[in-house]
Amino acid sequence: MSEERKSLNFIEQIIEDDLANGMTKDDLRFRFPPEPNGYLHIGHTKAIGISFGLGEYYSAPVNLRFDDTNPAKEEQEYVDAIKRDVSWLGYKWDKELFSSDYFQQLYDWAIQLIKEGKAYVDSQSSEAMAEQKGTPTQPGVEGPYRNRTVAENLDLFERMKNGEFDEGEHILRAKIDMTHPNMLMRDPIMYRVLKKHHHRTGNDWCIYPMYDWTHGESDYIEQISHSLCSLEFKPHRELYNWFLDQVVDSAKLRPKQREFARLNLSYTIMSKRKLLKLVEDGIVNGWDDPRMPTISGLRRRGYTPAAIRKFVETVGVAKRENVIDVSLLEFCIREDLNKSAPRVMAVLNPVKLVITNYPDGKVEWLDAENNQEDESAGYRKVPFSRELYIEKEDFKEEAGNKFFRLKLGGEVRLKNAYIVKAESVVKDANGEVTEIHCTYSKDTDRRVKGTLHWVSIAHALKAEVREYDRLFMDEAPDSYQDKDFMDFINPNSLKLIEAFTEPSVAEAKVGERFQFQRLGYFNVDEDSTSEKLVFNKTVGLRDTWAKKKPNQNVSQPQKPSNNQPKRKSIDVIKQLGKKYTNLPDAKRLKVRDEILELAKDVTYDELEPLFNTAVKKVGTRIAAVLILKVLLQNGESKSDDIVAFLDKAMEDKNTLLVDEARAI
RNA sequence: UGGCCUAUGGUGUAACUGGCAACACGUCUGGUUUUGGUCCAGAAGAGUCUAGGUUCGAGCCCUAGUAGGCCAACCA
Repeated sequence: MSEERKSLNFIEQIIEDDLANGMTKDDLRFRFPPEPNGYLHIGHTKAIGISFGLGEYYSAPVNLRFDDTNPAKEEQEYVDAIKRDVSWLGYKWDKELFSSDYFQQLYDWAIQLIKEGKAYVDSQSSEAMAEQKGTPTQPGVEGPYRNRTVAENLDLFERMKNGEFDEGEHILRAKIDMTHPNMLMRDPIMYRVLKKHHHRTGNDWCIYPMYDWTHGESDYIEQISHSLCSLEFKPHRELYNWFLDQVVDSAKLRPKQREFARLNLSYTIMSKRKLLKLVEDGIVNGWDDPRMPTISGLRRRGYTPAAIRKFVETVGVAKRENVIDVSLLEFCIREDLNKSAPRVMAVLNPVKLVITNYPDGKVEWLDAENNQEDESAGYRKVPFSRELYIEKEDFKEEAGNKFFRLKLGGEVRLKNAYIVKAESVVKDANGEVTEIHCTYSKDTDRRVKGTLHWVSIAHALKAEVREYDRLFMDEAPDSYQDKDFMDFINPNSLKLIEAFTEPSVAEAKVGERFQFQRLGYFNVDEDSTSEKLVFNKTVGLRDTWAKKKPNQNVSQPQKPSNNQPKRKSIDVIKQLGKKYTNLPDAKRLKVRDEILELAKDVTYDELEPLFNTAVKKVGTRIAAVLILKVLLQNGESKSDDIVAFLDKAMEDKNTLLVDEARAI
C-alpha cells in the first residue's frame, strides 16, 4: 500500500487532503476557463497542464469553459484557435461550455439577491463610484443609491435588462461593505449595460455579468471541485466565496478556488495585450509567428506537444513569482526531437569544395543512417560527386589543433562519405576563399578528428531557411516601470537564409521535422511549396564549440540590474557563525578564513552588540571572537567589555570557543 | 497610511521535523562517438532573507523585521 512517495505539489496536496476528508474521486472535476479574446500562449499551457493533468491523473472530467462575459472583446475566431491549441497539446475536455450558457440562471440569482437586499442598482457615473470606493489604504464610503428599496431595484434592473437604459446609466452592485479592507468587497459590480452583439447570445441580452459574479457561480453550476487559477486572483477568492454563500445548496458540492504562480519565460512577454501589440505593429507576422510564445507560434516553429508538456511538468507548481530560463524549454524540445527527428544534411552558408582526384561527372549514391538514436529509422541514399558545398565556418586556411574542422593540409571526414584532405584554395579579388581544393581517400576506417556535413552541388535543393533569435534583448522586457517593453525588441530576430539541402527532403510535408546534422532541428513551414521549400529553425543543437570561442554574433543578454544591496560584512559573518559548530572540520576552516577576511570591514560598533549573544549561540560567539581578533590586530584597544567577553568565552564548555578566545 | 501572498545553489522545484538540504536545467572536467549532437562518468555551486524564540534538535513551528509581488477597470 505504501507506494514510493512522489512529492506532491501544493495543489495535489490539497486534493489528497480533501480526498482523505470525505470527498470521493467521483466528486473531482476541473475546468480550464479561457476568455476568447486572444490566442493561448506558453503561460496558459501551465494552467492547462495543471487542470487537465489533474483530470488525467484522477480520471476526472475537465470542462473547457469559455469565459465570455464581455462581448466587446470576444470573438469566435479565438474560440476556434483555443480549441485547436488545447487539442493539439493532446488534452480532451469533457464538455465544451460557455459562461454565456448560464446568463439566465445568473440573472435569476441576481433577482434573488435583490429581493434579499443583497444587491442594488447604482446610477452614478463611474468616476463618482471610483471616488467612493476609496483606495487600498483608505476605506470607501457608501453612495447615495445604496439604500434603494427592493421594489425600486427590481424595477430598475428589469428595465436595464429590457434595454431601456444606455450603457453607463445604471449598474447592479452587490451590497457588501464599502469599508472592507479588500477592495473587491466594496460593493462590486455584478452587471453592466452593454448594447453589444455577443458571439453566442446575439442580441438577447443588454446586460452582461461581471467576471466575479460569473466565475464562481459557473463553477458551482458545473460542480467543479477545484477551481484553479493564477495568483492575481487570490484577492478575488473572498468575493468568490461570498457570491457562493448566496446561492449554494449545502447538499451539493461547493467549489474551491486555489491559486498558483503563473509561468514567466525569460526574454519574452506573456501578456495577451502586449502580444497583440506585436501583431498589430507588424513586429511579427501574426499570432502564429514562430517567434511568438503562443502555442500556435511554437507549433509553427516546430515544437512538439510532448516537449511542451514535459516543459510544463518540469517547471513545477508553487506560489512564488518565477522566471523560467528559456534554456529549459530548449532542452525539452531537443530531448524529444533527438529521439524522433530524421537526420539530413543541409548547408546554410556554403563554400565550394572540389575533390580534384574524383572523376568529373561521376555520382555515387551512398548509404546514410536516418537516425542513430532509432534503429528502425533505416537508411537513405545521398548523392556524392566531385563538387560539394560545405559550411564556410568549417574551413580555415590555418588553425590550431583545437580546430577539428578542415584546414589546409588537414584531413576531415565527410559524413557518410570519404575522408578528404585540403590542398589549396582559390580566392576572389577580395581575398575571400571561393573554392577549396581537396583530394579524397577511400580508406574511411582511419580515425580523423572532425566530421563535416556536405551537399552535392549538382543534386542540392535550394531552400529558404528562417532562423530565429529571441524577440527581446532583455531577460525581463516588461519588468521595468520606466521603460517600455517595445524598447527591447531585437531588430534581428529573423534571418532569412538561402540554403542547400540533400535531395531526400524534396517531398517533405508541411510540419515535418528534421535534424540538419551538426546544425539543429528544422521543420517545414506552411509557406513551403513544391517549388520552394521553406524551413523554420526550431532550435540549434547544443554547441560546446561555439561556447569556447569568444562570443560573436549571439545577441548578448544585458546583465539584469542587481538591485539587491550588497549585504554588510557583519551580517554575512553572523550568518556564517550561526552554523559554525555544525560544520565538518574542513568546511569549518574554510568558513573561519572567510570570517577573518570579512572581519576587516567590520567596525567595533557593529561588533559590540554581539557580546550579549546568548550562551547557547556558540557559533555566533565564536564569530565574534574571530572579529575581535582582527580588530585587535588592527589596533583596537582592549576595553573592559572586551576583556569581560573573552573571560566568559574561555569558561565555555565548547572547546572551539575556548581555543579561539585563548589565542587572543 | 491598510489587506493579502511569497522568500531554499545562477534558474525552477523537493525535503514525510531528526544523517553537514535533494532533483532538473545551466556551468565545468573526462570518456565514447562518422553530428564539437546523443550517451556515459564525475565536479563545482546553497547551509535555506535577517533577528529573536520554542525544542535535545528548526528550511519546516511562533514573534518581529527586511525584500519582492498583488489589490483603487462598467476587463478576465
